[in-house]
Amino acid sequence: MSTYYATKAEGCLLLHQGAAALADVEAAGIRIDGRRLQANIDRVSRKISNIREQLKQSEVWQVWEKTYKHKANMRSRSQLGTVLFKQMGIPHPLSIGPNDTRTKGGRYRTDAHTLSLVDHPFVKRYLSCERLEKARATYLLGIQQETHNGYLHPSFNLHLVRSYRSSSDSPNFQNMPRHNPWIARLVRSCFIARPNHYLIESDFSKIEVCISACLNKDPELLRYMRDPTTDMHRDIAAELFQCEQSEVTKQARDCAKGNFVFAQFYGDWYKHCAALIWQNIGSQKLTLADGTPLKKHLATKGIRTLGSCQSGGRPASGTFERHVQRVEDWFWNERFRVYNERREQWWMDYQQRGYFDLITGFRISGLYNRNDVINYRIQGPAFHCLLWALIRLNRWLKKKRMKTKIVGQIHDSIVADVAKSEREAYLAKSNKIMTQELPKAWPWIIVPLKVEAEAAPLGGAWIDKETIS
DNA sequence: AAACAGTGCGCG
DNA sequence: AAAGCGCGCACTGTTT
Repeated sequence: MSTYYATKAEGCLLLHQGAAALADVEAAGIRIDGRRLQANIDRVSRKISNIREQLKQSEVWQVWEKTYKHKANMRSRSQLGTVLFKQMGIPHPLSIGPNDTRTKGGRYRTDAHTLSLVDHPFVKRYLSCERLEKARATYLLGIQQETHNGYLHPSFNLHLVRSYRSSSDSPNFQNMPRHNPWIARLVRSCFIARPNHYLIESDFSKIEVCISACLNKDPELLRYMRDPTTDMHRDIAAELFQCEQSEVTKQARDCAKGNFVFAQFYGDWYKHCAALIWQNIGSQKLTLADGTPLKKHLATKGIRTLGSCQSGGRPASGTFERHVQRVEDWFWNERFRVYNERREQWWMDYQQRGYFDLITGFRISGLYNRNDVINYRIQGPAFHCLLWALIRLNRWLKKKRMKTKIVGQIHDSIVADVAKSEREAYLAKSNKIMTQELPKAWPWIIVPLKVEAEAAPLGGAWIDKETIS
């Protein structure tokens, strides 16, 4: 029986030094363009009113008001579901197949993914309006509320997350819009550098996969992480779509990456993956490199339908579901066999002991399911790499009495407000700490680490950052 | 009025 | 046997 400990000395030290460094980050704050922020709030507010007016012309709104009278509220998803799928009798898009058309509370499911499958002009407009509402309320107004004297000081916490990652609040700096270009610009154009400074974001590339490979020591995963000419996602896409690697388009690769590789790594299973990918092939009209539609191509391989994807049911032959089941089997029992053995071992060990340890010096005890046990062991240490680097970088900036300040952190990236004259020194030092000093300090890191740095123009906004070659 | 549960959505 | 991990925040609708 080993001695009980909550956290090893290394873990303790990391959190103490991390908290101190993040306190500096919070105190520094990130500069906000207040006029731009107000202009964007006005702009998006006008846009929302316009769309609302249009929505109120629709027959859907007539039914809505008739149903709910003075309580009719366009922001209510629960009302929307009842109006569309009950009052108007529009078939719920998930009613085909085994999917849950209702949430656990018994309401109609009305999230964006579900509604995007409803072919009705009102619904399309409604969704675009809700996206704007989200941008306005959570982000623009949230930022405005927390901005003081032109600076925003988000909190960064090390004591709230079960996997020993960090979180951020007031406002949450770690979920500012990025994927939707229009919304991203609306919000990120308000974050600006100090005068004569650059906003620079340094990102650990593929850090979770790298850490995963270091911990499970799967030879194939290690090979992918060590050889930059290989591409795991492309290879898996070729299996999923039954084609040559050279026929995989970027879109098809990204589909495999998001809906299969990462999903599988996080503990998803083939029935769900098959449904996600099949829907993606259709909605994105995925093709082979020569333009052949993927569904047409798969048909030549004898795969013409998705299959029922019923949990408990055996997939029928000739279905995509059956095919993905085979790929899943190949993925875990051939390609990443060692990884698979290791995660089973992690799960068994936890069940016997009632706790599991992170390699960075933390013991996690309590009730966890299989996926938690596997994922936390990777998620936590991946963030600790970033935290370790942030501590060193901050220390260096202070010791050298530099004007540059770290102003934020997003799990695997550091955002800094870099003085013009310190740009080159900052880039060199951050790169050195992240890719050289860290693996030296933590010898269990046995794959090369890579940083991707992006910089915004001098005095410019976060949204305009561009990759530094 | 405040607290709570439920739902949905933004990010890694 | 179960069936994707981690957060924070806004809003609706109900309960206290």
